[in-house]
Formats: sequence, structure tokens, C-alpha cells
Amino acid sequence: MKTHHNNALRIEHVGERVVLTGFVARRRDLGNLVFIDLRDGEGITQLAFDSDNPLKDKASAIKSEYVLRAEGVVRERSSKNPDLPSGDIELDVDALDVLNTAKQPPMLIRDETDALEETRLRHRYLDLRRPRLQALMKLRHSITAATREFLNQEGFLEFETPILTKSTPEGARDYIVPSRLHKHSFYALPQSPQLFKQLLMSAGFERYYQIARCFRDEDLRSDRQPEFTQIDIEMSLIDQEAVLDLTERLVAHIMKATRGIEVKTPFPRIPYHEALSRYGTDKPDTRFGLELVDLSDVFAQTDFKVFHSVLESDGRIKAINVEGGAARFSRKDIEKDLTSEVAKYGAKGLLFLRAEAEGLKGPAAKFSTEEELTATAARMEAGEGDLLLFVADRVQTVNAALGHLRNVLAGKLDLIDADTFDYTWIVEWPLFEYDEDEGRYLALHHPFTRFPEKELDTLKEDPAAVGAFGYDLVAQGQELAGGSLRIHNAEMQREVFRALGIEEARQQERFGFLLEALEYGTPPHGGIAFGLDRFVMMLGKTDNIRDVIPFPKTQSGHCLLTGAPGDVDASQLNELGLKKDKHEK
RNA sequence: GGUCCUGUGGUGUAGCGGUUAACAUGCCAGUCUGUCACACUGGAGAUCGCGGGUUCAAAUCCCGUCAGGACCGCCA
Repeated sequence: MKTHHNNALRIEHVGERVVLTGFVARRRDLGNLVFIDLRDGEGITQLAFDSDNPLKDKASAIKSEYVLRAEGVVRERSSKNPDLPSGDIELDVDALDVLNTAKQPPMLIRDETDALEETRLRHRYLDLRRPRLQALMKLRHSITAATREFLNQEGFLEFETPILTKSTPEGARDYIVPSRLHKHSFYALPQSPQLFKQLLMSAGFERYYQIARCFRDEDLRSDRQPEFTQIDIEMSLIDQEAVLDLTERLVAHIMKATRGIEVKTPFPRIPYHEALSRYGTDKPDTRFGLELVDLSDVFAQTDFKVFHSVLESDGRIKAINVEGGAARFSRKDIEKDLTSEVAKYGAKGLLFLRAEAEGLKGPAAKFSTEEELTATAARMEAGEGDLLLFVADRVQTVNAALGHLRNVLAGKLDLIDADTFDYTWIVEWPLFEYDEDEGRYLALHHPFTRFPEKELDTLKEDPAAVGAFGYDLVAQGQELAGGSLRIHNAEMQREVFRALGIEEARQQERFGFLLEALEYGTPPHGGIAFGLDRFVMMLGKTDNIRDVIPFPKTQSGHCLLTGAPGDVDASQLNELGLKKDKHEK
């Protein structure tokens, strides 16, 4: 149907007879002269209709987003457009077919569209015509293609695992699918292929991967959709180093193949506890400083009531030194803007001190002794003009608040280089974390994570003290991938379930198939899973996950294009043995 | 479950107690031989998300509701 795409023709093609197709991006009708910008996924080529061209009237009747097929001869333009790759040439059209017409679009089909996201999602097929989204979809394809290329080369097999599967306790809320053949029984959509990939290891496939759709029925965010995609990898008969090494080489391959960027390996490693203490988070952005400094010991004997009571109830005092920040942030900036940022995470306040020639000054200074201020200045390495920001609270609150504030400050101070990819491993995770609300231990990674065998006794006495063979890959303050070595011994797995408070009967009901498989010689194994969507976001430089998914859901889980979720016919419910409950409106 | 922001011609915004509801863009018609965000002239186009309330009077204030967005909780 066509001979070239719309970003193919250049000055050297002048004189050639070609056929082009595409959407009408724009028509410029000068009366005796008509120009049409023809757009496809590759770019734009200008069609020209001179005053003596019999097609001129037909061309001037053409509207935006019509689909055209134009045949003619490439010619050099008499006035060139240096902003357009094909700007030296145009097509002198001698045959023009309108393949389809188009109504007036509800939005401008251009990168600089002014339409709200709501409008864009309602007409997503139009939104996707925009070069920006075309490029992001191509990037997504390039990343999955590079992934397959690399892993195939490394001897991995690509698998598909069930979408209709079984609900498992622990973790996120499941999406549930009613079974027609077994009334009042339900499938669940997988939160990840975790158990199936472990069973494939048991089956003797030593290297597995899958570009896997995962489903979690939890609230949405700008980087979270109810269905998302993982690059899921599992290997047997390996140690942790093998997984990290493979992952680093995969990332390096993807970066090179998609963006032409060389990344340095191996990636730096930060132990989990160090990440929390220095950055307040397990996914630190290491592209800038502003690290958290613990001052609890400096104020151990303080008379300052706020600090004193926090320390007495086992809390912490930590601070960030904003170098040169004293002049940059006014008292009002701190007490309104910055304080509201830490308040989101439950911090009751944000104290500040300015470093001046005579020492630390600020509203909080008068509650502190000279020694405390001097020690603080020294610990914080405060120089004249610096601003110290303090939060005193429960350690979780301090870390969450200052960890977030750190990112906010870096943004305000323009400390972040968007072209730096600070791939970092977070290693040495604890196996469990105590959950105050539920009053029990929860797996920090997941309940199938392996730990050193010699810690079996610790597991029974002090579960929180057990270290796990877990690892997360972090870059630009985002968790990109996470994984672990898995438990391959049934007894060890039962111990973990026990520590999590899952009773024997429930273990059997929910995980019996796994426990059984572990009893039939499952080889030691481990793996990792990438959040593909977040990877595309990072490489595509967008902070909106909807930009990297062709048909995403809104924050309330609607698909504005199809109207899902929607009603079903009574007969459909009937077949399933389900009835609607009257719920109050 | 919670906090905050936003719904006004096709699209994006302004207006924030009395307006002929304004502007830009798109759309329609006309003029125009080198445009490329073509230019110029004219024109059509709005139940101000929905429901209720306050008021002599509501796009504007209040309550509710629906929709979109950001965030907290949640997301092993």
C-alpha cells in the first residue's frame, strides 16, 4: 500500500515516485496552494498541492485525522523547514485516496495537547496517536525485546503460568473470579507467578522467565495500577551472587539496547538497615546527599521537653543539613511548606536551626545547651549559611518524614540529575517485620524467602532478628526489582509459616501443594522480578504509570474507554449461583 | 478508610453573589502562490458535572453526590 513511512524521505530521494499513507496532522490552505502534514508512527512528511494540481480542491476539503494514501514524486522544497527531519523535501501529489474520514477530534493530536487526562483516556486510541505516547510504547517494546534477547541468550526458557489460580493469604488483596462449574468456588488472579515459578524449579527447569501480568486489588497511585507487568526470573542451583550478577548484566544490556547508555557494574550495595538510617527509606535516591544524621545521643540529657519525651518513649531525633539552605528557606517556608511535607507522614513538627558565625540560631536554640548546640553543629558538619532540619518522633515516623523531606528538598534545590541512573542494591533484609496493627509478624519480602539455616533457632525465639537472603534493586528513588533466594526445604517453610501465625491446617489448605513439592527434591533456587512499568517510566522519563500502559485505569479503577467495571446480566449471575446484595446508597 | 486539588462552548482556561458568561484554540464560511502553530475577515457553538439548600438574585456561597487527579493508610 505504501513505499515509505513518513520519516524516511530525504533530499537524496528527490525525483523518486513514492506512495505514503498516514493521518492528516494539519492542513494549511493558502488558497491556490495547499499543504498537508501527513503523520504516522515514524514522523511527518509534507504533501504539496500546487495551483495547477487537479487534486487541489480535493486536498482543501480534507480535515484533521483523515487517513490518506498519497502517490507522487518527491521534490525539493522551495522553502525548507529546518525543524522537520523531512523538511527539505515534500511530495508533489498526483493521486490521493481518502481511506477514511474523521470527526472533529475531542483533543489536539500533538505532544503539547491541552486535553485533560480524563479526555485523553476516554479517547485513548486518539491519545496514543501522539508522538510522545507512540515513543513510550516503542520504548516498552524495546525493553521487553531486549529482555527476551538477553535471557534467551543466557539459556532461560520463557513460560506462561495460570491467570486463573488460587487465592493465597498474606500479601495484597486478590482479584476474585467466580467459578461456574463449581458454584461458590473462586479462582484468584495471581499477585505474581511466585509459586508457579518455584514449582518450575522443582520440575527441573533451571532457568525460567516470564513477562508476567500481575493483579493486586489495592488502591491506586501515580505509579501503581491494579494490573501491572513483571519481568519475572528464577534460577536453580545458584547463589545470591549469581542472581545479582545476572540482573546487573540484564540491566546493562537493556540500558545499552534501548538508550545507548553504558552502566557501570557491579552496582553498589547498601544493607537495608544502613539505607533506613542514612536515607530513611529502603528505596533511597542516591543521586544527592542530604543524608539523615542521628542526634539522639547528643540530646540524651536534654531539658528540651519535646526531645526529652521522644527519647524517653524510645523515639529518635534525626536531622538533615541543607547546605547553604539558611538563605534559601524562610521561616515561613519551613513552618508552612516543609512542615506540611513531614506532617503527611505523621511527624508532629519540623524544627530548624540556622548555622551562623556565632553558632546555631533559631527558635529551638533557646531550649538547648551550648554543648548540645556545639555537638550538633559538629556532628552535622554545619558551616555558616547551612540549615538544619530536625524531626523527633518514633523511629519509623522520623525516617518516613525525613526520607520524604529529603526528596522534596532535592527537588526544590534542583539537586537531581534526571540522566543519572544510580542503580543500587539494597541487601541484607530482615525476614520479618512486626506489625503493630495486626499484632503479628509479617514477611518483609514474602513468606518463601530463605534465611541462613543456622538462624532456625533465632526464628523461634526472636523472628525480627532473622536475616533474609533478599535483595532489591533501586534507582532514582524507585524500587525497580526485588527478589530473594527461596526456601527449598519443607520443614524450613513450615517454620516460617508458623512464625507468621499460619496454622497447620491453613498451611495445608493454602500452600499444601508447595510444601509437598518441596518434599520431592526441589533444588535450591532463587530469583528476582522487575516492575516493567516502572522501568519504562524511568527510561521514558515520566512519573505517570498511565503513560506507559496503552489502556490504563483511573485512580478509582475505571477504564474510561470501555466503562469497566460494569454490570452483568442477571443470567450471567444466575449461572454462577450469585445474587446481588442490596447495598446502601 | 482519610486529607487536599479540579469539574464552565468540541478542547483548555478566565470569571467566584447581579456580566449579553470572557479568552485562546479547534470548528464553519470567505480572501490569500511557499506555508509549516500560515495569515487576515466574518460566523456558529455553553442545560456553567448532577441533586438539594441559602438568597430578591447562584457558574459564583453551603450540603450532598458523581467523575478526574495528588497524597496518607494499604500495596508479602
